[in-house]
Amino acid sequence: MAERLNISVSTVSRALRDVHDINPETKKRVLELAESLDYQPNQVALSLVKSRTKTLGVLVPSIGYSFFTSVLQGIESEAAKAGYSLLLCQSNEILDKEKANIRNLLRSQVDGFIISLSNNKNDEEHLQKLINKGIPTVIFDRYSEAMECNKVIIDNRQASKEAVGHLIDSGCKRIAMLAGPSHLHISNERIMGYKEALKEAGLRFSPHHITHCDFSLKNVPENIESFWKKTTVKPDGIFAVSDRIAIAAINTLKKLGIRVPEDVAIIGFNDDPISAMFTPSLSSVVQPTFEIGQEVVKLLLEQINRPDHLGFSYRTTVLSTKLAVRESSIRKK
Amino acid sequence: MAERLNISVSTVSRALRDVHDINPETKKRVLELAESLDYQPNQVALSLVKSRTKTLGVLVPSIGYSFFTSVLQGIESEAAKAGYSLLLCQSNEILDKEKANIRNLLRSQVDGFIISLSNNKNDEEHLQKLINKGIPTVIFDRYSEAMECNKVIIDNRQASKEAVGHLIDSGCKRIAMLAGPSHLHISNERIMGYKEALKEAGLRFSPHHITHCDFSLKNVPENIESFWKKTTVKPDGIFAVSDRIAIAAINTLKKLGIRVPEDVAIIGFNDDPISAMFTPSLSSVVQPTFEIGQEVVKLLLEQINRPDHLGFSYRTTVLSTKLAVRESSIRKK
DNA sequence: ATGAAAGCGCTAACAG
DNA sequence: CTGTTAGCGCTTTCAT
Repeated sequence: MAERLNISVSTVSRALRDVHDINPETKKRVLELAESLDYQPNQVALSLVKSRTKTLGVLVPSIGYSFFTSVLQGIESEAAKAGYSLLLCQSNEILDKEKANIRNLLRSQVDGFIISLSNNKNDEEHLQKLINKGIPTVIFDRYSEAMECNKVIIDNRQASKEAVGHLIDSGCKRIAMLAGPSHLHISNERIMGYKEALKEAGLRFSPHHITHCDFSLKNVPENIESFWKKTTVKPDGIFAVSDRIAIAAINTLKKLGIRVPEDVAIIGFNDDPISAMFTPSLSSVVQPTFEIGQEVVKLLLEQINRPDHLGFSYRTTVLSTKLAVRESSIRKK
Repeated sequence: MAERLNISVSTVSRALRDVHDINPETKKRVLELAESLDYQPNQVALSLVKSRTKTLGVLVPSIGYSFFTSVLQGIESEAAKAGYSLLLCQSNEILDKEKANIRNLLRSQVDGFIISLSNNKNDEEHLQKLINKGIPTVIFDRYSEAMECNKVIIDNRQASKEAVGHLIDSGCKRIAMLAGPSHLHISNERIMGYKEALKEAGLRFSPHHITHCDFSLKNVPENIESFWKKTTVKPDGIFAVSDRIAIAAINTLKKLGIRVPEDVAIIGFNDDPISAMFTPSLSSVVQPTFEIGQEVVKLLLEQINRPDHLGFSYRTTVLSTKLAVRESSIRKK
């Protein structure tokens, strides 16, 4: 340490932080020495003293999904603004990894958690425990109804309804849905929106027209192919719960000799960067990803900055989506 | 702390870590209490004591580029295996952000740095300073020749040569290059490979056939359009330094009424997920992204684990690339 | 087998 | 304006 200028540590500390009363002369000397030594205060010691690390833990299923990458950019941007660092983890959709990651982040004393659930069975005990500890946490995208905590989400039901409504407007009468994993709440919400849209248009809902797909695309082409072959009443419209799934569907249908959008109109979800460039360009539900990330951090910091995180009532921010209408959903009449 | 079982902290510490001689009886009691309290050791205090944080700092230009996302997955996977956490930063190609991020990571006492350079002017003083401090660092992808440190890279020259060679095999005689920012070393290497390939095939190199593009795609469509219009000898082949640039090129050319690959064959770089799905599907140089990430971490940990990081000689790992030949580069004879 | 004490690098009272 | 002291939560000698 830099008290080779025969002054005490506290004086140095004060000089560095430009606090309290301090002799401009000594301050200058300290600053100069610090400069010449390229001194950087030890954040670890600081964290220990203040018991806050200025670090946020981020846990997502996979940074490989463009949706999460994009949200992550919003998170990064907003966190950096506030001087927070990001400890990043992936669960790879594996529950044990999710738990282990949370444990690690807990040990690292992160000031807050940002989490999107892995698509595993409805095991949220570890999360609820985390929240009950009083540690500021925001869940986004993949959430659970039951969990009492801050959330930043979109109106999945409404978004789906609009997407399906658009297919209906486009002339579709038999709309199938490539839904997400059935134990994920957002999957069910999207299914509800789908059903509502059908109902309002006076179209019949058939359970045979729903099949569940994994976001990771595991077995998805096979699923779609067997789904298509099994269906007696062939759909003329498909609503897919992600663009990646929608594209897998288009490619599979192409193989089967089905044309998009002539035979089947398709709309996806997430507005993946691929979608606008794909042929046919893929219509999609656009989520405000960057903004989601920003909102998540804002909400989290709000809770963190409450003294003792007390008097903070959980909030749910619902952001709005819009439709990107492209070729895949427009049927030539 | 859990010495409400009237034993000393040191005993608890020993029990938790299962070390030294310890009474199995007391150990059991401690472990039970820890369990019931859901106790997690404070990593911050631990870091302070051991002066190592088990954390790696990762600094990339943008997690939005699929290349970096993909490398990041390799990094994450390998780091997690070794029990390391990741502190993630983006420079957004801005030098000041890069410097600020490094300063923050330094303060956070990360055990090692993983860096890919922002595409700014050749200002590497801050990096060299970092390395000279003796802090384990690995640079990947965007590196600089001058810098003495660990590197994980590909043979850009060779990869480009193969890509251009492939265009030549495909019948191209007048090959243009959409190069990267001129102050980036990898850009120049790729240009060298391009020139070599031309030379070996006995084709003339014309400086008018090179134009520099920004990886961020800023102004890229405009650049390409004016480049195309200005060129008197129209190219029949294009080698682009990234797939995103290649796709921007295809779209721009399409607008101008040029067909790919009939009029111009195109090959890109990075094998972006989009490329295989694009129409025409885009040929590309495939980098082993995940493996790059893994190698980076392995190399970094090797240095970290040397006592005092001494006796460690910098190493450069060169990974091999391959060509993904698709529609965009195959000209119907 | 366990306890006591020192110390990691820093800040925050409390004296002077 | 500056120095002294204690303490953040833990590990690590050194005693006992």
